Amino acid sequence: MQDGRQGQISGENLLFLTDEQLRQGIEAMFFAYRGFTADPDRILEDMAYGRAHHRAIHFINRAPGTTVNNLLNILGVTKQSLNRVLRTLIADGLVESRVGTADKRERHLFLTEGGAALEQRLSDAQRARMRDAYRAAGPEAVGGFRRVLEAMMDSEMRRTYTRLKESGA
Amino acid sequence: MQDGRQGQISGENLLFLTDEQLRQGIEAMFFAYRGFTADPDRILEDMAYGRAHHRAIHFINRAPGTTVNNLLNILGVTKQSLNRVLRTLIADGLVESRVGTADKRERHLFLTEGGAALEQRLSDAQRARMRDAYRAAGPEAVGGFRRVLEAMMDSEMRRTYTRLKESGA
DNA sequence: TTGGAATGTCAACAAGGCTGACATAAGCTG
DNA sequence: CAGCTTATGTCAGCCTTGTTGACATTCCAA
Repeated sequence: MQDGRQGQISGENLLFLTDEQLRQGIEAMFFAYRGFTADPDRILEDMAYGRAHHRAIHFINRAPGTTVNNLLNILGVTKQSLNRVLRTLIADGLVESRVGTADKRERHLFLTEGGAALEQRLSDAQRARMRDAYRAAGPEAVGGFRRVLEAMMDSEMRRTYTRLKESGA
Repeated sequence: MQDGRQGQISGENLLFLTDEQLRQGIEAMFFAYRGFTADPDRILEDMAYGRAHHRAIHFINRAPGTTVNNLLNILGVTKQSLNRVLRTLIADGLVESRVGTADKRERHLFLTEGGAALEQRLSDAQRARMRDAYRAAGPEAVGGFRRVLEAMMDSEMRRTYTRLKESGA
């Protein structure tokens, strides 16, 4: 079926591409993503917020003044879905929505002081997890980690990711 | 991992641990996980199934004859949540539930021929994505990728992951 | 024999996706 | 200016998938 049928494909060393290796990578992604989200989830469950709020807060912090439409593209959800989240964040005073100056149809999103404080708590926890993982795996591993993840993205997402990366560096 | 850079916290040896680096790693995980699940999601949306069904099918294939309780621990959901998924899979003839012989309270889960066929479709798609990513990133990157992911897991999940890995290798 | 473990099921609920429909304001174009 | 398009918001309803709590059944083990 799927086990141990790799063989030597035209003499190359493709041992890392066996089905078993790939399956282990798949399961590693599954279990690691659980760890990746665990700490922010724990912080948020006390409040009336969830992972969707975290994502919105993260990217508003990352790209202050972003428009709703831009955030929509980054998050890959519908405007109705995002709007439900934004409405509560604005009502709770964590996010501010300012009418655009050049184009008054647009709303530009910013974190308030309270929003920035929550962002800090959440990202501190997530960065601590990432830092420990990086430290345990070593600097050589980090490059490989990032390269595989980037190659795994859909090309459109990779463009979004790269744009964000370069704006922050 | 290989050099003695853990004594000197002050220099530029720890460039890979800057907040900006960590944040890029966080965003890479976010965008990559979207790609990771995209192909199976597309296959499943035509049927009445979702990601939860995929996960159940994956791990039943991986550990045939697993008990419900064992699967519960792997997936990290409640029995009610899993049961809803299993019920539909059994009703649709993709999964078979056999009463245990040693302990008749236990149910052992197996994929039927139809279940194995769907599993194959789903994992082919997901492995293809993983294979392309591995190929693009290169064999050295794969080791780093796996090491960081393993270090990112909660320790209990890491034990589960390792047990599965060793049973399949 | 009795307690507890493993399982299944029902009901109710919440988060967070989705679609469709519609409203409003504002920019753009002929 | 008129009319189309764009950006946003909102209402209503649906789906999947997670949660609790309660309760029944089966059956191993002390």
